[in-house]
Amino acid sequence: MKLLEAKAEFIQSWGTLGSSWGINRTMSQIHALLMISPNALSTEEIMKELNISRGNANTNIRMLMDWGLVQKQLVPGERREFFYGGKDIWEISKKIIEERSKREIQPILESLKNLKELEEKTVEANTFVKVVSDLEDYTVKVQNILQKFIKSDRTWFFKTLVSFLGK
Amino acid sequence: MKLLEAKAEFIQSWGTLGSSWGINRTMSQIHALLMISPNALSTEEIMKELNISRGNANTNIRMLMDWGLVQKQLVPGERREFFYGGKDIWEISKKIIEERSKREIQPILESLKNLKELEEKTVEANTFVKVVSDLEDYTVKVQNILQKFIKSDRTWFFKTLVSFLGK
DNA sequence: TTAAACTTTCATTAATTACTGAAAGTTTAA
DNA sequence: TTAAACTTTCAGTAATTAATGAAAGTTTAA
Repeated sequence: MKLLEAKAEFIQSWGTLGSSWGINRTMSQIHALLMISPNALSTEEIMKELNISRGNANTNIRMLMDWGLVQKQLVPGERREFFYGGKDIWEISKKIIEERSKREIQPILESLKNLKELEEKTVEANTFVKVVSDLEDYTVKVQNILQKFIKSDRTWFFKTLVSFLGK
Repeated sequence: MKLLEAKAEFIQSWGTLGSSWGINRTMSQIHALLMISPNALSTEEIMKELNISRGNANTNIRMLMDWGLVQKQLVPGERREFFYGGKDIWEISKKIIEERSKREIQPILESLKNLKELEEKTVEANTFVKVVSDLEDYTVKVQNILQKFIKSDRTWFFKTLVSFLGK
């Protein structure tokens, strides 16, 4: 297989995966491109490689930087900026989980908190409060686990967790 | 707070959460509605409650049944079908994880498998193969963990895992 | 300074995804 | 049978989300 094909296919798959998880396709594709590129790329190069407009490239590069998945590299004597992305998939997942849990779990907990003080005492109200409380408990537990994950170390995590789950 | 408000807010939040994770809003909302409803509901009732069309209701109810998150209930002497959803959040997450990993992890592994046999031996090719291989290893590990999770039992999982991670 | 090299913004347009509702299909009971 | 009660489909439309590209903004070096 030729590198060029393989790269294209990889970028394509990564983009699809991203968009089925609520991350826009271009953002995932730029990320994929930077992961597999041995050196940092300029906006121009990214645009050319993925066939996208300047605006699109710029917006999504900035988003990736927001998420901490991509960094600027300033090359001495070069006017334009270069971008590179980490290649360590463990670090990448930790970042993604960190960002998403920050952006999505906290607000949900916030919104669940208030839903339990109901005036009614009907069966329907009870069912409702039960579901909401369970969900809240569960969410807190998941959040704790994710926090631990974010702070954990790769080798330890896999070695220990896998053997642990194997029991 | 009034039950009616609380219900609306819950359905709304659940819908938003779903759509930020690539699950369509109506599907999540129907699911939310059924979770908090003490009895099974007919299509008609779902339509009225969420203000959606017959077609939309029908399609999304079927999707939820596909995912195993909602079941039909046949009431003797009743012509129409009633639907209800499990209220156990642990079971719900297991189902969701099961469906999504089946639909999304397998295809990714499939696609990664072939990308590593490159003709080129350049630096760029090496970087590429390294990233793809790491990603493949990682994905397999994650898949294994998820499989275990799907098969595990709630009490065991939380009690043991949480205390384990606490170390 | 200023003009070239670059980055960012944003109104417009395009692409994608979800929803509607009427019509076709199916089931049941009389 | 058949007709009423219900479910499913699907072409058309609406809503949402993403992408374009020209214009405005910024930085740098001469």
